Amino acid sequence: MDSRVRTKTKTRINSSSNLLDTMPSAVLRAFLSAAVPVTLRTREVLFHAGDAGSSCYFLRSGAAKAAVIAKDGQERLLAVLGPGALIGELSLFDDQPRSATVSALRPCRLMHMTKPAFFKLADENPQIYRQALKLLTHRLRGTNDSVVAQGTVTVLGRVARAFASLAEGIGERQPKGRIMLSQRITQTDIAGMAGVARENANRAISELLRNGVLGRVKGYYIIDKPDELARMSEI
Amino acid sequence: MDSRVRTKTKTRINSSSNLLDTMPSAVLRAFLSAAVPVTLRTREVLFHAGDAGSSCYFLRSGAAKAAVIAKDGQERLLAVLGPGALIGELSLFDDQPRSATVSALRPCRLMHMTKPAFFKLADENPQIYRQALKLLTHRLRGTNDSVVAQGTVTVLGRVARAFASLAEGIGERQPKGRIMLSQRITQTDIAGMAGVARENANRAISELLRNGVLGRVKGYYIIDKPDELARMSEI
DNA sequence: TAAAATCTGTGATATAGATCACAAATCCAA
DNA sequence: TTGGATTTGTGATCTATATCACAGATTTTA
Repeated sequence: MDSRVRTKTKTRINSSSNLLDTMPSAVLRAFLSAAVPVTLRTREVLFHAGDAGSSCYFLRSGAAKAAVIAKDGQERLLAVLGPGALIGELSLFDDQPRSATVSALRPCRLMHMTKPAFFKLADENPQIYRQALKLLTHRLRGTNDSVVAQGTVTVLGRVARAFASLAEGIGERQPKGRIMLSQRITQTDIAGMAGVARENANRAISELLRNGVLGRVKGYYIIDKPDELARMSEI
Repeated sequence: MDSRVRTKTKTRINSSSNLLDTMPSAVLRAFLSAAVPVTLRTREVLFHAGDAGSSCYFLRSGAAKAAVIAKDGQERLLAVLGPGALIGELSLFDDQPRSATVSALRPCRLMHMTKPAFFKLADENPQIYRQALKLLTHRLRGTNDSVVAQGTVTVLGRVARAFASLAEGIGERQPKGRIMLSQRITQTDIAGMAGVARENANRAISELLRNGVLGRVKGYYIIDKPDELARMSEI
């Protein structure tokens, strides 16, 4: 395997939410050679909700967040994205404006790909279409669940869901089945993912720490009981 | 044009949420000849959430709803589907169990297509892949909006959103820009779409009727001021 | 067409979670 | 390393919406 196009899979959690992991390496190579590198500094914005634009990005390293600001000024986080994430693909497929603002939580390295390049490649490798459909399907199941959870699940459950989602985006497997979140995340961001007030996110996190589902070392959260977290996240 | 494969577009609202409307008629014909007809009686269930199954359906006539039952017994409606809707496609793309229960609101005629048939056709007509991506993208934008709305928009706004969504699924254009919902919908269903208590959905609907955004003739709702409804639905 | 079932409408009350108001702890930049 | 900025933690309200409890209207069915 060519190490220049190899993506780390050792610690990755988010297999089915990833476009490239399952690609044959020839396709992968073609893919990356049709894209150009981009970097972002911490807090730098890749694009804003409402921007025109029909290209997409792959996150190769770092971490980013996708958020929308509601009319009342509240920031709602749709996802925290880690290495391997496909970003901005919605506008690629329907030519509508960006639906969310994407910005870097850490310095990021991305690959930028234009719409024509993407579709040329996909027409040559229908595998890419199938994998893209799978990826959107995975997202759609997730957002469908979120919609239901938002109306039926309590604050504690929604905060648990936020951690489960963070594990998918930036989780790294640790010994004994534990999952470490590889980026520092503020409780304000967690509140933004769970759709709850920051103060109440704090109280829920305290409870998760108290009953050992969650741990924290030096500002990094660790999911100590992923199964218990999943159980709490059920809708 | 062959009338057997023509789909009505005169009154249709949901153009971009439709897989077949933009297809060349040859593709359309191939599509329908690879599928077999199915019918449903009112209240009959097409499949339940959790069922295995990797085929999909097209709704040719009638109306259906996609819903999930939360742990607390609440029914949350994800969509009300009208003619032209693609149903069950998520399991087609990722082989996971059905994520929602789909049942008929009215007698329905559907076309059933197996997974191999779909992918054979799509490999021969990449156009199908692109349209499917567009359709999932459209859904994803919608559910993303719902997630944000659920946390930031008031009951009145969410009920307005429910009507906007109904207009997409089963709306028919009327003279003077009005949109009629072509099926009888109970307030319990609207509450299920908006994620609010039925009693509060009732109060919100009363207000929409009072200020003329909505009208009702013989149990059928009519959106008299679609622009005003859209404005109220903003997030 | 009468009875049963299902919907609609509306007040009164309860409550989960938002908002407010801080203090303490951490982080980070000069 | 120190001082400002940010983040965390926690009580005390406040409020939007759920829940409860019905009565009347409408629709379905027998």
